[in-house]
Amino acid sequence: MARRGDTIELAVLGLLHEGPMHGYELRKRLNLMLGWGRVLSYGSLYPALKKMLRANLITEVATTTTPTSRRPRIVYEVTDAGHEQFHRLMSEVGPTAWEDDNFDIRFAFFSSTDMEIRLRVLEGRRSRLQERLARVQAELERTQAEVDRYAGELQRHGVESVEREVRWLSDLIRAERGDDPPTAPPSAASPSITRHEQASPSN
Amino acid sequence: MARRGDTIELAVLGLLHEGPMHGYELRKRLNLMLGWGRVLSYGSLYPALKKMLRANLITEVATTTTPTSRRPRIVYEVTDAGHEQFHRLMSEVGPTAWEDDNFDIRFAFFSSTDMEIRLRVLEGRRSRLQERLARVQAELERTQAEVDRYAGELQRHGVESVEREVRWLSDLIRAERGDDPPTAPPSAASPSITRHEQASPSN
DNA sequence: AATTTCATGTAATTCGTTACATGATTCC
DNA sequence: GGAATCATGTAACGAATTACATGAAATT
Repeated sequence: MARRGDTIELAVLGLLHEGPMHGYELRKRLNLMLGWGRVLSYGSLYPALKKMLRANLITEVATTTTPTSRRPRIVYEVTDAGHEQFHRLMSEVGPTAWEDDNFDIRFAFFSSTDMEIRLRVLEGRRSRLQERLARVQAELERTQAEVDRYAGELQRHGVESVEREVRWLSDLIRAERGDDPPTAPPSAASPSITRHEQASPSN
Repeated sequence: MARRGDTIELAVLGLLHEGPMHGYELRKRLNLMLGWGRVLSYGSLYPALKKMLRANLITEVATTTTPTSRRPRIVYEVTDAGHEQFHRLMSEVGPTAWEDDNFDIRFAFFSSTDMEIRLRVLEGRRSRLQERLARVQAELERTQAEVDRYAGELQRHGVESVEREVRWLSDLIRAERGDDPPTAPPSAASPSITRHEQASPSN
């Protein structure tokens, strides 16, 4: 089962899925990709790579060759076992916390999976968000007038944000079920997958 | 300076600001308050309380008596030094990461501070979000057409969410400077009443 | 000439969780 | 009588950060 810390592993496997890469570049790509969260440090990345080597998920690709005798970079490649592990981590339904924490990473690598998995991940997240929403709203109702002004405003904003994300997910799910060819329409940049104007409740 | 782990400390001090409380209740309140993130475990809370006791930020309030000789609960109260520390943590401008991680907690305790601090915290967060926004958008422009379909959609949604939060913060800042209630647009629950006096034991 | 970026790594530390241990009390 | 909740704690472990250490190549 996926442990809390398989996050880096998933990210590395996902990136190497695109092609061989060395540590430094992996870090750069990762920090751009997850521009929002924290940056990944070398102290996390390199040990993780070593661990993955030992676990035979990745292999070193000989990289002596450099134009002007540059410092030898260690280029990694994903193994068959690594591919397997990648797909396992992408599709696994395990402890909620892990799936929530890694939703963004999974989403970012959606192109490397098939629709079945994508739908499962999207729907899984949506239902967890809805569940949380229900809990919080029940709580809000219970403690109605008693809440502090600012705490209440925070709660309100949180609910709204989650509701927005639920709508976003619903749009994505609809798009995924509708037209979906993996060979996407060539315009990848500006046009978003869908637009949402008003709340279509839940489903 | 505030360290990463002063999060629990801030939360505990903030709650005890409302009145004395024991560990179990602190945990419950905290888990409701931060309904979104992870739940706080006893393994974090109790050691933290001990540490704060040693640091003289809180004191035990004798709690011998209970109706039917219940297990003695250890009720804590914030000291003068604790009050000081609370205000320091609420207003501190330090490493960005800490302030971002603890924005919600700070916000939730806004009623216990004054407007000057509130404005500083709100504006600080807004400017950090705007900075991040600028960086990401510059990055989006640089790698224009090259992005993956899903990675791009994720980026887009992220940008939109942050823009929404910036607007939210701007509304709050305006309300704070003017004198309107933070809930300017008629959207959610009833006008909240700012009352938090009673230290109701959950017994 | 100096600084930034490239490139890889290790050691110490911090923060927090899970699992374990214990026992009283209230609700059904 | 049994389950859930109240109530406090400890030990082992996990994941990731910071700081340290090193050095070459490219840029200004």
